Amino acid sequence: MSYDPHAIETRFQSLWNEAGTAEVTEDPTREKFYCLEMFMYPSGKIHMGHVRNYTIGDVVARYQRMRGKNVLHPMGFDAFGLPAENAAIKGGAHPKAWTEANIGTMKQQLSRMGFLYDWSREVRTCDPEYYRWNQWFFIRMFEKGLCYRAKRTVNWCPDCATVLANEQVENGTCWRCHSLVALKEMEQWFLRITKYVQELLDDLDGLSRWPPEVVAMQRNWIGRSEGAFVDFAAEGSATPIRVFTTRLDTIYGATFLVLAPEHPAAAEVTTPDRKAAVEAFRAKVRAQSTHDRSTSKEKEGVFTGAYADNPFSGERLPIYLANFVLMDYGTGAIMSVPAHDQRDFEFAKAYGLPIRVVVQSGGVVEESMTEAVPADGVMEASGPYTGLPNREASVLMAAKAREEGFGEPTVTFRLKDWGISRQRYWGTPIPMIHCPTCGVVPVPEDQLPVLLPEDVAFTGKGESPLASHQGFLNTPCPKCGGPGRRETDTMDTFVDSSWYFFRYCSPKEESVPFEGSAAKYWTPVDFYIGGIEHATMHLIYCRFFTMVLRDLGLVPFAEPVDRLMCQGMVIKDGAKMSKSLGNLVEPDEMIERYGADAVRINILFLSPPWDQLDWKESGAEGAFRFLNRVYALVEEVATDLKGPAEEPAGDVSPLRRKTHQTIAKVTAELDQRLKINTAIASLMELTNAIQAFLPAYGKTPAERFVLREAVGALAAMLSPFAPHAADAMWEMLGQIGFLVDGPWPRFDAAIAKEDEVTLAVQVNGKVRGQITVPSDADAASVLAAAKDNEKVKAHLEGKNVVKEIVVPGRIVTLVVK
RNA sequence: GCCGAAGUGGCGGAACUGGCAGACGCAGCGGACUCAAAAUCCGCCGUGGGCAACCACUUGGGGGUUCGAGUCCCCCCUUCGGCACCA
Repeated sequence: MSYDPHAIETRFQSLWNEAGTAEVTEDPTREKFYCLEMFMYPSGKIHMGHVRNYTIGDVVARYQRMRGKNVLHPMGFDAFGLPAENAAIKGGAHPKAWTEANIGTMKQQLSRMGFLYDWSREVRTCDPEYYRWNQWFFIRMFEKGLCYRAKRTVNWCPDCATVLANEQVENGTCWRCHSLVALKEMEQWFLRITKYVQELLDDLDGLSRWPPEVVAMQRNWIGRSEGAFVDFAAEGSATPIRVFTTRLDTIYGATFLVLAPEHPAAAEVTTPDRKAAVEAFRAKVRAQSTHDRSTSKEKEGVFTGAYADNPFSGERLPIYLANFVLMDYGTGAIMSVPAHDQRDFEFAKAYGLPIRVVVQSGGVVEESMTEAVPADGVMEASGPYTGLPNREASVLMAAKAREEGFGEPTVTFRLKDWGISRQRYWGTPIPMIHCPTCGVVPVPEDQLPVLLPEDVAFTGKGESPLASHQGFLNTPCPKCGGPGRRETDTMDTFVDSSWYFFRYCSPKEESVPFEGSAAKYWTPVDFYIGGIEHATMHLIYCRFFTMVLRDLGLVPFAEPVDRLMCQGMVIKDGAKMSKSLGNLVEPDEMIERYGADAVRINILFLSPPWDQLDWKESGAEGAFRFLNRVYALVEEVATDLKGPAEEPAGDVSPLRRKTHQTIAKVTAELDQRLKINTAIASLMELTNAIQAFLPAYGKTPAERFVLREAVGALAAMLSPFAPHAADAMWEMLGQIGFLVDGPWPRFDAAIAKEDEVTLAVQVNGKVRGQITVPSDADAASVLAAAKDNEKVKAHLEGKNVVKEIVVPGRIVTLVVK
């Protein structure tokens, strides 16, 4: 019988299923391992990116399990979201039916890959028993002031007809449909992630097992900036105008103030004669899309006619509005120091405003400046601070501002509160009731979940379908009993995914979001794998949520994930796989052609898990050939291996050494680095070594022992990567049970150790000869052997050896003159 | 512009903390088996020179540290990713 992947795979998949192999329960006597992959959006069918992500996870889960750990390896579906609703608008099925059908297809595809998931723990976020806890968290957060309603300028996607979080705007376009995002004033629900911003930042230092680029992206996204607030008394304004600056030292060089066009004080300070011009400018900016505003770097502004006083110098500074000042960063107002800030410089040049150097970094003269000079230097033209190094002056000036009460040192962040209102149907209803007398009132806990009604019409126009559903809309106020109106917005689906990994611990729990002792046993997640595209979205939100859960007393830690890996993208012919490019590779077709095991091996072997992977069909053929070769080999020797065997004494044979070396190598790789491609390469080497051994195999009990050990270890180590083929081989070898139940083969360092090593001998940095010495030879005898080598001798002729270096097991270097 | 990752044969990639660059595979070439093909097996396979043993060169480019650099340091180039008028 030759290797028939389909027969083997379907047979073992059903055997694993029948045996309930994947199902696990808490067992305090065993060490746990929580292996998690980002759950799936049920878009229709799986793609190669999923296959890669989940194959890596499956390798880790199976390996840890073979090592004897109690491994939680669940899968679920991020089942709420826009595509389901868009499908309904296009005249398709109801979002619920569409979603369920897709889940059915995708689950089957996952099973065909041989992924060992505990499906008894499956979580679907569109299930009322799941999203009721979103609502429960929402209310808890509302009670703790972590959730609030505010009118804000928000990002509005006209195509999706909904609001987007800052994180969901890419280059001024919608992250899903890429239409231009507009700004709109709306009442929105916000989660106060900014309350945790410092902790989110500080904890990054402890995430040593996260990819550094993800940590860097989060740090960048959080955008901590130290500086100071300074208040400028302004004509026409009762309250002073507060600016944020990181360069307080340059305040004597401020020659004007600039407010964001939307700044609330703008209208107030504007003098009557400037009103028309100011209004025209504000209208113009308002009409611009976010995209236009952020891409046009042209500095434009308008004078308000008003002036403010520099609290340090007493100087009167004109107040402008300008497009380059953003309302949602700092205070929405700045002091402009054209000599030391490039944007201010450009604006000053365009509007003929003065430029004054106050930090001298060497030869800077106003008249000849072509750009701003942000460098450090010595203070000049800065009153009492003149002559000081600017950094020192900055500290003194901040202290002075605080003393005098017109400012203070401060820290600002780029991260904003998380707007979670979505004007869509297919999501978690926000559990709030608007009452004309009591205001906004949470739905009482015993009335959760607020169910999403199913009988709605999908027009795709204007408001969410919920807004016109009378049965949903009208409800009595829980406080006064009077007529109330339900909130019709639903939650951002990133709320769903912020805590799903806790739910897996006790998915059927009905009284709390997750059961305490189960969560205590399984969490935090030991190993998490997913795409890097979630670096500043999901991976920040889930950290934030975990901090909230901690403060609610639900978990004892703040960081949900110990080790994170982001798998690289799967591309084809150098380009991202996409339908429009016509370079999609369908996992099902590949399984059909080569079997799931070969697909798994190919995707694992082609590059390290975190690198980009260019899908090569020839690679799948190679993987198939490899499995075929191993299978045929096991088949060939299986009967003989049942004969008498006896552990050899004395010298270790090369095959035996190779076997133990390979176990050591693969074990180390799976325990630590996870450079899975090299682990597979060493299994290929072991296969080659076994094949090389066979022609001289004399069938003595000692030789049989060595061969059996080699073949058994090979089958076992193949199991995480190609589980079906490995189990089939295990069976041929007369073994009972599944490899995933372990044990993982053990190695003996003494056997793995080479007793002789070949060293290169360098003379003046060039390899001149090779010597073979016992691996435990001392430096003196190694040197003697090196100098005795004929080829080396020729290069030592008539020269003096001035330096001798022996690197044990590596190299000998002689330096001669 | 700022931050991050990376540049190694025809290709994917390997090389642990500085120690024989190119493991393993793909493609290619030659051979065996076959009437033939596929599959399979064996051999060759960085570049240049030489019949040869061997010699020289080679990890994006240039400098440096070192007995020794793909690996460490400085400068530059290229590609990819993130952020981007962030005050």
